Amino acid sequence: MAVETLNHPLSAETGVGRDAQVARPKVAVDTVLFAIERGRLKCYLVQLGAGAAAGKWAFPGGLVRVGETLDEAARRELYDAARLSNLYLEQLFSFGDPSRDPGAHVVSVAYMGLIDDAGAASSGSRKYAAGQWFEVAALPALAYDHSVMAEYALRRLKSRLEYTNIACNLLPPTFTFAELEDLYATVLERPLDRRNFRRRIMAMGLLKRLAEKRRGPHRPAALYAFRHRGVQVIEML
Amino acid sequence: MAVETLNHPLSAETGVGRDAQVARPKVAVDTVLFAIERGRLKCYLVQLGAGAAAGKWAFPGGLVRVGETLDEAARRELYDAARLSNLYLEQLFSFGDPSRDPGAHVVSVAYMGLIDDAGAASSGSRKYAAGQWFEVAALPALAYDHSVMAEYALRRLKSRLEYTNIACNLLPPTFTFAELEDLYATVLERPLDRRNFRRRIMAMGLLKRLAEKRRGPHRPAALYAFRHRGVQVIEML
DNA sequence: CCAAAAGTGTTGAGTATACACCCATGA
DNA sequence: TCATGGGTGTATACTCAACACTTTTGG
Repeated sequence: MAVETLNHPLSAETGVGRDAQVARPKVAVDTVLFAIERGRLKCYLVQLGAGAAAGKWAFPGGLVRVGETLDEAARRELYDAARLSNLYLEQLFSFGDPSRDPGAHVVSVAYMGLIDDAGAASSGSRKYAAGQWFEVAALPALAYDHSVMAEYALRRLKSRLEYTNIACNLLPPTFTFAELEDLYATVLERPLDRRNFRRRIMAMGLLKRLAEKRRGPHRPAALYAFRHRGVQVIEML
Repeated sequence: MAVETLNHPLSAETGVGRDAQVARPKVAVDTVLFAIERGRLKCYLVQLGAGAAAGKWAFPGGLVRVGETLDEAARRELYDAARLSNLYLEQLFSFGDPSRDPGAHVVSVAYMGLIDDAGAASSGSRKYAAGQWFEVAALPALAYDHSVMAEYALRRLKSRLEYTNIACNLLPPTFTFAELEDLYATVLERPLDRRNFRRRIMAMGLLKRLAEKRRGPHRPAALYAFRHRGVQVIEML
Protein backbone atom coordinates (compact mmCIF):
# COMPACT_ATOMS: atom_id res chain seq x y z
CA MET A 1 0.00 0.00 0.00
CA ALA A 2 1.69 3.18 -1.13
CA VAL A 3 0.89 5.85 1.41
CA GLU A 4 1.35 9.42 0.31
CA THR A 5 3.06 11.63 2.81
CA LEU A 6 1.61 14.95 1.93
CA ASN A 7 1.09 17.02 5.02
CA HIS A 8 3.06 17.99 8.03
CA PRO A 9 2.00 16.31 11.22
CA LEU A 10 1.82 19.75 12.84
CA SER A 11 -1.71 20.95 13.40
CA ALA A 12 -2.99 17.81 11.75
CA GLU A 13 -5.56 17.27 14.46
CA THR A 14 -7.52 20.44 14.01
CA GLY A 15 -6.96 20.72 10.32
CA VAL A 16 -6.14 24.40 10.54
CA GLY A 17 -2.85 25.78 9.43
CA ARG A 18 -0.69 25.46 6.36
CA ASP A 19 -2.14 22.18 5.12
CA ALA A 20 -5.64 23.57 4.74
CA GLN A 21 -5.71 23.16 0.98
CA VAL A 22 -3.88 19.83 0.68
CA ALA A 23 -5.97 17.13 -1.00
CA ARG A 24 -7.93 15.22 1.62
CA PRO A 25 -10.27 12.25 1.52
CA LYS A 26 -13.90 13.25 1.35
CA VAL A 27 -16.60 12.04 3.73
CA ALA A 28 -19.82 10.50 2.56
CA VAL A 29 -22.72 8.69 4.15
CA ASP A 30 -24.58 5.73 2.65
CA THR A 31 -27.71 4.17 4.07
CA VAL A 32 -28.87 0.59 3.81
CA LEU A 33 -32.59 1.07 4.19
CA PHE A 34 -34.71 -1.95 5.08
CA ALA A 35 -38.44 -2.53 4.92
CA ILE A 36 -40.71 -5.53 4.98
CA GLU A 37 -42.96 -5.79 1.96
CA ARG A 38 -45.33 -8.67 1.45
CA GLY A 39 -43.44 -10.88 3.87
CA ARG A 40 -40.07 -10.22 2.27
CA LEU A 41 -37.13 -8.25 3.59
CA LYS A 42 -36.23 -5.60 1.05
CA CYS A 43 -33.78 -2.77 0.78
CA TYR A 44 -33.86 0.37 -1.25
CA LEU A 45 -31.41 0.92 -4.08
CA VAL A 46 -30.88 3.83 -6.41
CA GLN A 47 -29.40 3.71 -9.86
CA LEU A 48 -26.43 6.02 -10.18
CA GLY A 49 -26.79 8.61 -12.89
CA ALA A 50 -23.34 10.16 -13.01
CA GLY A 51 -19.73 9.34 -12.41
CA ALA A 52 -17.69 6.26 -13.18
CA ALA A 53 -20.32 3.95 -11.72
CA ALA A 54 -23.22 5.35 -13.75
CA GLY A 55 -25.99 2.84 -14.30
CA LYS A 56 -25.01 0.71 -11.33
CA TRP A 57 -27.19 0.22 -8.30
CA ALA A 58 -26.14 1.53 -4.91
CA PHE A 59 -27.49 2.59 -1.56
CA PRO A 60 -28.60 6.20 -1.38
CA GLY A 61 -25.87 8.44 -0.06
CA GLY A 62 -23.58 11.31 -0.82
CA LEU A 63 -21.00 13.69 0.50
CA VAL A 64 -21.31 15.21 3.92
CA ARG A 65 -21.48 19.01 3.93
CA VAL A 66 -19.64 21.34 6.23
CA GLY A 67 -21.83 22.09 9.21
CA GLU A 68 -24.08 19.04 9.25
CA THR A 69 -23.84 15.97 11.45
CA LEU A 70 -23.46 12.53 9.92
CA ASP A 71 -27.04 11.70 10.87
CA GLU A 72 -28.28 14.86 9.24
CA ALA A 73 -26.36 14.05 6.09
CA ALA A 74 -27.84 10.57 5.95
CA ARG A 75 -31.36 11.92 6.46
CA ARG A 76 -30.84 14.62 3.86
CA GLU A 77 -29.65 12.09 1.31
CA LEU A 78 -32.60 9.80 2.02
CA TYR A 79 -34.97 12.69 1.65
CA ASP A 80 -33.36 13.75 -1.61
CA ALA A 81 -33.34 10.22 -2.94
CA ALA A 82 -36.81 9.07 -1.94
CA ARG A 83 -38.60 11.86 -0.02
CA LEU A 84 -38.33 9.83 3.16
CA SER A 85 -38.07 11.40 6.58
CA ASN A 86 -38.48 10.52 10.25
CA LEU A 87 -37.06 7.06 10.00
CA TYR A 88 -34.88 5.05 12.30
CA LEU A 89 -31.18 5.40 11.58
CA GLU A 90 -28.22 3.71 13.19
CA GLN A 91 -24.57 4.11 12.32
CA LEU A 92 -22.98 0.88 11.13
CA PHE A 93 -19.36 1.24 10.17
CA SER A 94 -17.03 3.49 8.26
CA PHE A 95 -15.42 2.30 5.07
CA GLY A 96 -12.23 4.03 4.13
CA ASP A 97 -10.35 1.92 1.64
CA PRO A 98 -8.95 4.43 -0.85
CA SER A 99 -9.82 2.13 -3.73
CA ARG A 100 -13.45 1.65 -2.75
CA ASP A 101 -14.39 4.47 -5.09
CA PRO A 102 -12.18 4.54 -8.19
CA GLY A 103 -12.98 8.20 -8.78
CA ALA A 104 -11.63 9.63 -5.54
CA HIS A 105 -10.72 8.75 -1.99
CA VAL A 106 -14.08 8.88 -0.25
CA VAL A 107 -14.53 7.64 3.29
CA SER A 108 -18.10 6.48 3.70
CA VAL A 109 -19.95 6.24 6.98
CA ALA A 110 -22.54 3.53 6.47
CA TYR A 111 -25.92 3.67 8.17
CA MET A 112 -28.70 1.19 8.57
CA GLY A 113 -32.20 2.62 8.20
CA LEU A 114 -35.58 1.08 8.95
CA ILE A 115 -38.98 2.09 7.71
CA ASP A 116 -42.38 0.55 8.27
CA ASP A 117 -43.87 1.39 4.91
CA ALA A 118 -41.98 0.60 1.75
CA GLY A 119 -44.61 2.47 -0.22
CA ALA A 120 -43.56 5.78 1.33
CA ALA A 121 -40.49 5.91 -0.89
CA SER A 122 -40.97 7.91 -4.06
CA SER A 123 -38.56 6.99 -6.79
CA GLY A 124 -38.44 10.29 -8.64
CA SER A 125 -35.37 12.37 -7.79
CA ARG A 126 -33.08 14.70 -9.65
CA LYS A 127 -30.06 12.91 -8.37
CA TYR A 128 -30.67 9.34 -9.40
CA ALA A 129 -31.86 7.66 -12.56
CA ALA A 130 -34.13 5.31 -10.61
CA GLY A 131 -34.91 4.00 -7.17
CA GLN A 132 -36.67 0.84 -6.10
CA TRP A 133 -36.95 -1.88 -3.48
CA PHE A 134 -35.04 -5.13 -4.01
CA GLU A 135 -35.38 -8.31 -2.10
CA VAL A 136 -32.34 -8.67 0.13
CA ALA A 137 -31.93 -12.26 -0.95
CA ALA A 138 -31.62 -11.18 -4.59
CA LEU A 139 -29.73 -7.92 -4.82
CA PRO A 140 -28.23 -6.87 -8.14
CA ALA A 141 -24.51 -6.15 -8.46
CA LEU A 142 -23.77 -3.06 -6.37
CA ALA A 143 -21.43 -0.15 -6.95
CA TYR A 144 -18.37 0.56 -4.79
CA ASP A 145 -18.18 -1.67 -1.71
CA HIS A 146 -21.90 -1.51 -1.15
CA SER A 147 -22.37 -5.26 -1.08
CA VAL A 148 -20.10 -5.36 1.96
CA MET A 149 -22.26 -2.67 3.52
CA ALA A 150 -25.30 -4.77 2.78
CA GLU A 151 -23.81 -7.71 4.66
CA TYR A 152 -22.88 -5.54 7.65
CA ALA A 153 -26.35 -4.05 7.73
CA LEU A 154 -28.11 -7.38 7.56
CA ARG A 155 -25.95 -8.82 10.29
CA ARG A 156 -26.63 -5.78 12.46
CA LEU A 157 -30.35 -5.95 11.83
CA LYS A 158 -30.45 -9.60 12.82
CA SER A 159 -28.53 -9.08 16.02
CA ARG A 160 -30.54 -5.99 16.95
CA LEU A 161 -33.74 -7.97 16.52
CA GLU A 162 -32.53 -10.52 19.03
CA TYR A 163 -31.54 -7.99 21.65
CA THR A 164 -33.67 -4.86 21.25
CA ASN A 165 -37.12 -3.57 20.44
CA ILE A 166 -35.93 -2.31 17.07
CA ALA A 167 -38.69 -4.24 15.29
CA CYS A 168 -41.12 -1.41 16.03
CA ASN A 169 -39.51 0.54 13.22
CA LEU A 170 -40.41 -2.10 10.67
CA LEU A 171 -44.05 -2.45 11.72
CA PRO A 172 -47.09 -0.19 11.46
CA PRO A 173 -48.33 1.37 14.73
CA THR A 174 -50.57 -1.60 15.45
CA PHE A 175 -50.04 -5.18 14.48
CA THR A 176 -50.90 -8.71 15.44
CA PHE A 177 -48.59 -11.12 17.15
CA ALA A 178 -48.49 -13.21 14.01
CA GLU A 179 -47.23 -10.22 12.05
CA LEU A 180 -44.49 -9.59 14.59
CA GLU A 181 -43.50 -13.21 14.49
CA ASP A 182 -43.48 -13.24 10.69
CA LEU A 183 -41.18 -10.24 10.75
CA TYR A 184 -38.73 -12.05 12.99
CA ALA A 185 -38.91 -15.26 11.01
CA THR A 186 -38.38 -13.38 7.75
CA VAL A 187 -35.39 -11.37 8.89
CA LEU A 188 -33.76 -14.17 10.86
CA GLU A 189 -34.49 -16.65 8.08
CA ARG A 190 -35.62 -19.36 10.43
CA PRO A 191 -38.93 -20.53 11.84
CA LEU A 192 -39.78 -19.58 15.41
CA ASP A 193 -41.80 -21.45 17.96
CA ARG A 194 -44.97 -19.46 18.48
CA ARG A 195 -45.29 -20.05 22.20
CA ASN A 196 -41.66 -19.47 23.07
CA PHE A 197 -41.59 -16.37 20.91
CA ARG A 198 -44.68 -14.95 22.58
CA ARG A 199 -43.22 -15.57 25.99
CA ARG A 200 -39.89 -13.95 25.12
CA ILE A 201 -41.46 -10.85 23.64
CA MET A 202 -43.93 -10.49 26.46
CA ALA A 203 -41.16 -10.85 29.03
CA MET A 204 -39.58 -7.70 27.57
CA GLY A 205 -42.72 -5.81 28.52
CA LEU A 206 -42.53 -3.53 25.51
CA LEU A 207 -45.90 -4.29 24.01
CA LYS A 208 -49.32 -3.17 25.06
CA ARG A 209 -52.37 -5.13 24.04
CA LEU A 210 -55.06 -2.99 22.46
CA ALA A 211 -58.78 -3.39 22.84
CA GLU A 212 -59.46 -3.75 19.13
CA LYS A 213 -58.97 -6.92 17.17
CA ARG A 214 -58.04 -7.50 13.61
CA ARG A 215 -60.95 -9.28 11.92
CA GLY A 216 -60.30 -11.59 9.03
CA PRO A 217 -61.66 -14.75 7.54
CA HIS A 218 -60.90 -16.67 10.72
CA ARG A 219 -60.55 -16.10 14.43
CA PRO A 220 -59.84 -12.41 15.13
CA ALA A 221 -56.35 -11.59 16.35
CA ALA A 222 -55.56 -9.22 19.19
CA LEU A 223 -53.81 -6.04 18.12
CA TYR A 224 -50.68 -4.82 19.85
CA ALA A 225 -48.59 -1.66 19.83
CA PHE A 226 -45.18 -0.85 21.19
CA ARG A 227 -45.33 1.13 24.40
CA HIS A 228 -42.44 3.34 23.33
CA ARG A 229 -41.89 3.81 19.67
CA GLY A 230 -39.04 6.22 20.06
CA VAL A 231 -36.37 4.91 22.36
CA GLN A 232 -34.56 1.86 21.15
CA VAL A 233 -32.05 1.53 23.93
CA ILE A 234 -33.80 -1.16 25.92
CA GLU A 235 -31.87 -4.40 25.72
CA MET A 236 -33.11 -7.74 26.88
CA LEU A 237 -31.02 -9.62 29.43
CA MET B 1 -28.76 23.16 13.15
CA ALA B 2 -28.15 25.40 10.18
CA VAL B 3 -27.15 23.21 7.29
CA GLU B 4 -25.26 24.88 4.50
CA THR B 5 -26.34 23.95 1.04
CA LEU B 6 -23.17 24.36 -0.88
CA ASN B 7 -22.88 21.76 -3.55
CA HIS B 8 -25.06 20.32 -6.21
CA PRO B 9 -26.29 16.84 -5.51
CA LEU B 10 -25.04 15.83 -8.96
CA SER B 11 -21.94 13.69 -8.87
CA ALA B 12 -21.87 14.01 -5.13
CA GLU B 13 -21.17 10.31 -4.64
CA THR B 14 -17.87 10.15 -6.45
CA GLY B 15 -16.76 13.61 -5.53
CA VAL B 16 -15.55 14.36 -9.02
CA GLY B 17 -16.96 17.21 -11.03
CA ARG B 18 -17.64 20.85 -10.41
CA ASP B 19 -17.71 20.69 -6.65
CA ALA B 20 -14.17 19.40 -6.33
CA GLN B 21 -12.90 22.47 -4.50
CA VAL B 22 -15.93 23.18 -2.31
CA ALA B 23 -15.11 23.15 1.41
CA ARG B 24 -15.64 19.66 2.82
CA PRO B 25 -15.38 18.14 6.26
CA LYS B 26 -12.02 16.52 6.89
CA VAL B 27 -11.56 12.95 8.06
CA ALA B 28 -9.46 12.05 11.05
CA VAL B 29 -8.83 8.95 13.12
CA ASP B 30 -8.39 8.86 16.88
CA THR B 31 -7.37 5.83 18.90
CA VAL B 32 -8.26 4.96 22.45
CA LEU B 33 -5.34 2.77 23.36
CA PHE B 34 -5.62 0.53 26.39
CA ALA B 35 -3.04 -1.34 28.38
CA ILE B 36 -2.90 -2.95 31.78
CA GLU B 37 -0.16 -1.63 34.00
CA ARG B 38 0.34 -2.76 37.57
CA GLY B 39 -3.18 -4.13 37.76
CA ARG B 40 -4.80 -0.95 36.50
CA LEU B 41 -6.49 -0.28 33.20
CA LYS B 42 -4.83 2.67 31.55
CA CYS B 43 -5.11 4.54 28.32
CA TYR B 44 -2.62 6.62 26.47
CA LEU B 45 -3.09 10.35 26.11
CA VAL B 46 -1.08 12.96 24.31
CA GLN B 47 -0.92 16.62 25.11
CA LEU B 48 -1.84 18.75 22.13
CA GLY B 49 0.85 21.17 21.08
CA ALA B 50 -0.92 23.29 18.49
CA GLY B 51 -4.34 24.56 17.56
CA ALA B 52 -7.19 25.88 19.66
CA ALA B 53 -6.98 22.95 22.07
CA ALA B 54 -3.24 23.35 22.76
CA GLY B 55 -2.24 22.01 26.14
CA LYS B 56 -5.25 19.75 26.46
CA TRP B 57 -5.02 16.01 26.62
CA ALA B 58 -6.46 13.87 23.83
CA PHE B 59 -6.16 10.47 22.22
CA PRO B 60 -3.52 10.22 19.54
CA GLY B 61 -4.94 10.82 16.11
CA GLY B 62 -4.86 13.01 13.08
CA LEU B 63 -6.09 13.60 9.60
CA VAL B 64 -6.39 10.74 7.15
CA ARG B 65 -4.29 11.14 4.03
CA VAL B 66 -5.37 10.47 0.49
CA GLY B 67 -4.47 6.92 -0.40
CA GLU B 68 -4.38 5.30 3.02
CA THR B 69 -7.02 3.19 4.70
CA LEU B 70 -8.51 4.22 8.03
CA ASP B 71 -6.59 1.44 9.76
CA GLU B 72 -3.36 2.57 8.19
CA ALA B 73 -4.02 6.13 9.28
CA ALA B 74 -4.67 5.01 12.84
CA ARG B 75 -1.48 2.94 12.87
CA ARG B 76 0.56 5.76 11.37
CA GLU B 77 -0.67 8.18 14.00
CA LEU B 78 0.09 5.76 16.80
CA TYR B 79 3.54 5.20 15.44
CA ASP B 80 4.14 8.93 15.12
CA ALA B 81 2.79 9.60 18.58
CA ALA B 82 4.43 6.78 20.52
CA ARG B 83 6.49 4.60 18.15
CA LEU B 84 3.99 1.81 18.58
CA SER B 85 3.28 -0.74 15.89
CA ASN B 86 1.69 -4.15 15.44
CA LEU B 87 -1.08 -3.67 17.89
CA TYR B 88 -4.67 -4.76 17.88
CA LEU B 89 -7.02 -2.15 16.43
CA GLU B 90 -10.75 -2.19 16.08
CA GLN B 91 -12.98 0.49 14.65
CA LEU B 92 -15.43 1.90 17.19
CA PHE B 93 -17.62 4.64 15.84
CA SER B 94 -17.47 7.77 13.74
CA PHE B 95 -18.07 11.14 15.32
CA GLY B 96 -19.23 13.84 12.98
CA ASP B 97 -20.78 16.64 14.94
CA PRO B 98 -19.56 19.80 13.20
CA SER B 99 -18.99 21.48 16.56
CA ARG B 100 -16.87 18.71 18.02
CA ASP B 101 -13.75 20.55 16.88
CA PRO B 102 -14.18 24.30 17.11
CA GLY B 103 -11.44 24.86 14.56
CA ALA B 104 -12.97 23.03 11.61
CA HIS B 105 -15.50 20.41 10.69
CA VAL B 106 -13.57 17.19 11.24
CA VAL B 107 -15.25 13.81 11.12
CA SER B 108 -13.32 11.45 13.33
CA VAL B 109 -13.31 7.68 13.03
CA ALA B 110 -12.58 6.40 16.50
CA TYR B 111 -10.60 3.22 17.10
CA MET B 112 -9.94 1.11 20.11
CA GLY B 113 -6.39 -0.21 20.40
CA LEU B 114 -4.91 -2.79 22.74
CA ILE B 115 -1.30 -3.37 23.67
CA ASP B 116 0.25 -5.81 26.08
CA ASP B 117 3.12 -3.65 27.20
CA ALA B 118 2.51 -0.09 28.31
CA GLY B 119 6.25 0.43 28.48
CA ALA B 120 6.56 0.08 24.71
CA ALA B 121 5.16 3.58 24.21
CA SER B 122 7.81 6.25 23.90
CA SER B 123 6.55 9.67 24.74
CA GLY B 124 8.91 11.72 22.60
CA SER B 125 7.34 12.89 19.35
CA ARG B 126 7.57 15.97 17.19
CA LYS B 127 3.83 16.22 17.06
CA TYR B 128 2.82 16.30 20.70
CA ALA B 129 4.05 18.15 23.75
CA ALA B 130 3.79 15.02 25.87
CA GLY B 131 2.37 11.53 26.00
CA GLN B 132 1.65 9.29 28.95
CA TRP B 133 -0.58 6.60 30.39
CA PHE B 134 -3.53 7.62 32.57
CA GLU B 135 -5.66 5.43 34.69
CA VAL B 136 -9.04 5.06 32.97
CA ALA B 137 -10.81 5.72 36.24
CA ALA B 138 -9.07 9.08 36.55
CA LEU B 139 -8.70 10.69 33.15
CA PRO B 140 -7.99 14.41 32.92
CA ALA B 141 -10.33 16.69 30.99
CA LEU B 142 -10.07 15.73 27.34
CA ALA B 143 -10.10 17.82 24.18
CA TYR B 144 -12.88 17.70 21.61
CA ASP B 145 -15.41 14.91 22.26
CA HIS B 146 -12.72 12.51 23.37
CA SER B 147 -14.36 11.72 26.68
CA VAL B 148 -17.30 10.32 24.74
CA MET B 149 -14.87 8.22 22.72
CA ALA B 150 -13.37 6.99 25.97
CA GLU B 151 -16.78 5.80 27.15
CA TYR B 152 -17.49 4.05 23.86
CA ALA B 153 -14.12 2.37 23.93
CA LEU B 154 -14.44 1.17 27.49
CA ARG B 155 -17.91 -0.21 26.85
CA ARG B 156 -16.64 -2.00 23.74
CA LEU B 157 -13.66 -3.43 25.56
CA LYS B 158 -15.87 -4.79 28.32
CA SER B 159 -18.31 -6.43 25.95
CA ARG B 160 -15.52 -7.85 23.80
CA LEU B 161 -13.94 -9.40 26.86
CA GLU B 162 -17.17 -11.23 27.62
CA TYR B 163 -17.62 -12.61 24.14
CA THR B 164 -14.23 -12.97 22.49
CA ASN B 165 -10.62 -13.91 23.05
CA ILE B 166 -9.55 -10.28 22.75
CA ALA B 167 -7.77 -10.46 26.09
CA CYS B 168 -4.74 -11.98 24.39
CA ASN B 169 -3.86 -8.51 23.15
CA LEU B 170 -3.55 -7.16 26.66
CA LEU B 171 -1.36 -9.97 27.96
CA PRO B 172 2.22 -11.04 27.30
CA PRO B 173 2.72 -14.23 25.27
CA THR B 174 2.61 -16.38 28.40
CA PHE B 175 0.73 -15.70 31.60
CA THR B 176 -0.78 -17.41 34.57
CA PHE B 177 -4.45 -17.98 35.12
CA ALA B 178 -4.41 -15.53 37.98
CA GLU B 179 -3.08 -12.84 35.64
CA LEU B 180 -5.83 -13.52 33.14
CA GLU B 181 -8.42 -13.39 35.86
CA ASP B 182 -6.99 -10.16 37.27
CA LEU B 183 -7.23 -8.66 33.80
CA TYR B 184 -10.90 -9.54 33.56
CA ALA B 185 -11.65 -8.36 37.07
CA THR B 186 -9.82 -5.10 36.47
CA VAL B 187 -11.51 -4.27 33.20
CA LEU B 188 -14.97 -5.46 34.19
CA GLU B 189 -14.65 -3.81 37.59
CA ARG B 190 -16.09 -6.73 39.45
CA PRO B 191 -14.70 -9.76 41.22
CA LEU B 192 -14.93 -13.11 39.45
CA ASP B 193 -15.33 -16.54 40.93
CA ARG B 194 -12.04 -18.27 40.31
CA ARG B 195 -13.48 -21.72 39.61
CA ASN B 196 -16.29 -20.56 37.37
CA PHE B 197 -13.95 -18.28 35.48
CA ARG B 198 -11.50 -21.08 34.89
CA ARG B 199 -14.23 -23.34 33.62
CA ARG B 200 -15.63 -20.70 31.29
CA ILE B 201 -12.27 -19.83 29.77
CA MET B 202 -11.26 -23.45 29.41
CA ALA B 203 -14.55 -24.27 27.71
CA MET B 204 -13.59 -21.84 24.96
CA GLY B 205 -10.57 -24.00 24.23
CA LEU B 206 -8.40 -21.04 23.31
CA LEU B 207 -5.63 -21.60 25.79
CA LYS B 208 -2.83 -24.09 25.82
CA ARG B 209 -1.13 -25.03 29.01
CA LEU B 210 2.64 -24.79 28.84
CA ALA B 211 5.14 -27.07 30.49
CA GLU B 212 6.90 -24.29 32.38
CA LYS B 213 5.66 -22.77 35.57
CA ARG B 214 6.05 -19.33 36.98
CA ARG B 215 8.02 -19.58 40.16
CA GLY B 216 7.48 -17.08 42.90
CA PRO B 217 7.46 -16.86 46.65
CA HIS B 218 4.69 -19.45 46.84
CA ARG B 219 3.28 -22.36 44.91
CA PRO B 220 4.35 -22.10 41.24
CA ALA B 221 1.58 -21.25 38.81
CA ALA B 222 1.09 -23.01 35.48
CA LEU B 223 1.79 -20.84 32.48
CA TYR B 224 -0.63 -20.56 29.60
CA ALA B 225 -0.59 -19.09 26.12
CA PHE B 226 -3.31 -18.36 23.63
CA ARG B 227 -3.41 -20.94 20.85
CA HIS B 228 -4.07 -18.27 18.25
CA ARG B 229 -2.83 -14.81 18.99
CA GLY B 230 -3.89 -13.36 15.67
CA VAL B 231 -7.48 -14.10 14.92
CA GLN B 232 -9.99 -12.51 17.24
CA VAL B 233 -13.16 -13.65 15.55
CA ILE B 234 -13.92 -16.61 17.81
CA GLU B 235 -16.93 -15.86 19.95
CA MET B 236 -18.01 -17.87 22.92
CA LEU B 237 -21.58 -19.24 22.98
C1' DC C 1 -69.92 -27.99 10.76
C1' DC C 2 -65.67 -27.36 8.69
C1' DA C 3 -61.38 -24.95 7.60
C1' DA C 4 -57.99 -21.98 9.21
C1' DA C 5 -55.54 -19.09 12.10
C1' DA C 6 -55.26 -17.60 17.24
C1' DG C 7 -54.12 -18.64 21.62
C1' DT C 8 -52.25 -21.17 25.64
C1' DG C 9 -48.50 -24.67 29.75
C1' DT C 10 -45.49 -28.09 30.94
C1' DT C 11 -41.43 -30.79 30.97
C1' DG C 12 -36.53 -31.84 30.33
C1' DA C 13 -31.89 -30.48 29.24
C1' DG C 14 -28.35 -27.65 29.60
C1' DT C 15 -26.14 -23.64 31.46
C1' DA C 16 -24.75 -20.39 35.03
C1' DT C 17 -23.96 -19.50 39.85
C1' DA C 18 -22.73 -20.09 44.60
C1' DC C 19 -19.67 -22.04 47.56
C1' DA C 20 -14.85 -24.29 50.68
C1' DC C 21 -11.11 -27.04 51.06
C1' DC C 22 -6.47 -29.07 49.98
C1' DC C 23 -1.88 -28.25 47.59
C1' DA C 24 2.80 -26.66 46.64
C1' DT C 25 6.25 -23.75 47.52
C1' DG C 26 9.68 -20.29 49.77
C1' DA C 27 10.90 -18.20 53.69
C1' DT D 1 5.83 -25.04 59.93
C1' DC D 2 3.54 -21.35 58.35
C1' DA D 3 1.94 -17.90 55.22
C1' DT D 4 0.49 -17.26 50.70
C1' DG D 5 -1.40 -17.77 46.51
C1' DG D 6 -2.55 -22.02 43.23
C1' DG D 7 -5.69 -25.34 42.05
C1' DT D 8 -10.02 -28.19 42.08
C1' DG D 9 -15.85 -30.32 42.29
C1' DT D 10 -20.64 -30.30 43.41
C1' DA D 11 -25.37 -28.97 44.29
C1' DT D 12 -28.91 -25.74 42.94
C1' DA D 13 -31.47 -22.28 40.38
C1' DC D 14 -32.52 -20.69 36.19
C1' DT D 15 -33.03 -20.28 31.35
C1' DC D 16 -34.10 -22.09 26.85
C1' DA D 17 -36.08 -25.36 23.65
C1' DA D 18 -39.27 -28.85 22.40
C1' DC D 19 -43.80 -30.06 22.02
C1' DA D 20 -50.02 -30.40 20.85
C1' DC D 21 -54.42 -29.28 21.76
C1' DT D 22 -58.42 -26.04 22.31
C1' DT D 23 -60.71 -21.73 20.79
C1' DT D 24 -62.84 -18.55 17.75
C1' DT D 25 -64.47 -16.96 13.77
C1' DG D 26 -66.27 -16.83 8.62
C1' DG D 27 -67.94 -19.28 5.05
